[in-house]
Amino acid sequence: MKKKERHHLLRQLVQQETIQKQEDFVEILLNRGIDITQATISRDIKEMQLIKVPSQSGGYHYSLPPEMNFNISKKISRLMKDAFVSIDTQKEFVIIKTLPGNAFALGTLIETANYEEMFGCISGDNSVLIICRSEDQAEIFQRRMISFV
Amino acid sequence: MKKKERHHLLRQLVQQETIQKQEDFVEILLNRGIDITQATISRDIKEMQLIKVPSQSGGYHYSLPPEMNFNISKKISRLMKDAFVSIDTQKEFVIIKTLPGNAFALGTLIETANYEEMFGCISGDNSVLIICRSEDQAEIFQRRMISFV
DNA sequence: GCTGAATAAAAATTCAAT
DNA sequence: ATTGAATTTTTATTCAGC
Repeated sequence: MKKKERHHLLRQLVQQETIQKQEDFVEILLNRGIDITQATISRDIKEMQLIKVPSQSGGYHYSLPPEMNFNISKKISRLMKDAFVSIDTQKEFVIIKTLPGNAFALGTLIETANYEEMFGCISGDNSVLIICRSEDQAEIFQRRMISFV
Repeated sequence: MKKKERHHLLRQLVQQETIQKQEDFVEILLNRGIDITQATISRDIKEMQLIKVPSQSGGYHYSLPPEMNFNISKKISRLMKDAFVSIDTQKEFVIIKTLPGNAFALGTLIETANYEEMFGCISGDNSVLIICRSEDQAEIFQRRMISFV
C-alpha cells in the first residue's frame, strides 16, 4: 500500500471512527491487514495536518485539519441558508426539515462534520433526523445548526 | 492567579506567540512571574480545547479550538463580503483595500486568525498591508482572502 | 524517497497535598 | 476544586536499512 492510499484511508477513518490515539490507527489498519507502525502514523498525521482535539466528552480524538472542517462548515452553512425550513427537538432527537430533495445532502455533510454531540444521523428527502447523546446535547446541536442560517 | 485568569492569558498567548509545546507556555508564564508546571498546562489545554497543529512550516504550534477559528473566519468572511474593494500582491506584500473605515477591523481579525503565511499586518483606514513570509506565501494568502468574498 | 525499531521528547494522568 | 512531582502514556524523531 502506497502512502497516498494510506493517507486517503486515514482521512476516512478519522471521520468514521473515534480515533483517540495513534495506536488506534495502527490497530484498525492491522485489522485490515495493513501492517504499519506508530512512527509512520505520526509522520502521516504531521503531513496531513491532522489534529488531536480535546473532546467535550472528556477524552481526545483526532480530526481533520481546521481548514477542512471550515470548508465543511461553509458547505453546511450554504445549504442551510438555501434549503432550511425548520428545526425542532424532542428528547435527544433533533429534526431538521428542508426543502424537498435537500435533506440527504445536508445529512451527509452533517455526518462528515462529525459533531461531538451527535450520536447518529439519518436523512430522507426533506428531513434529517439527528440522534444526540443526551437531551442537553440535542439543545446544543440545535443551536449550532441555527447559527448557520 | 486564578485558573480563569490563566486561561484568559493562555488564550492571548496562543494568538500572539508561536507556542510549539507546553513547556513554552510554562517558560513564558515563568518570565511573567507565574509559576506553573507542565501538568497544569496540559490540563488547561484539555479544558480550553486548545489543539496542537502540525504547521506547514514543519513544526507544530498550539492554536485556538477549531470552532473559535471558525467563528473568526466567519467574521472575516462577512466583513470581506461587506467591505472588500480590491487585493493585490507585490513581492511578499499583500495589500487589501476596503471601504473607508473598515480596514482596521479587518486587520484586527486577520491578526487574530494568525495565518501561517503571514509575518505581520498593519492597517489604516481603508487598507490593510500584510507582510508574508515569502513571495509564494503572499500568493497563498491572497487566494485565501479571495475565497472569503 | 519510505519505513520500522529504538529512543527521545512531549503530553497526560496518578497520587498526594492543599 | 486545584496543583506539583513523579510517572505513565503518547507522540515525534533519529538512525539504519531498503
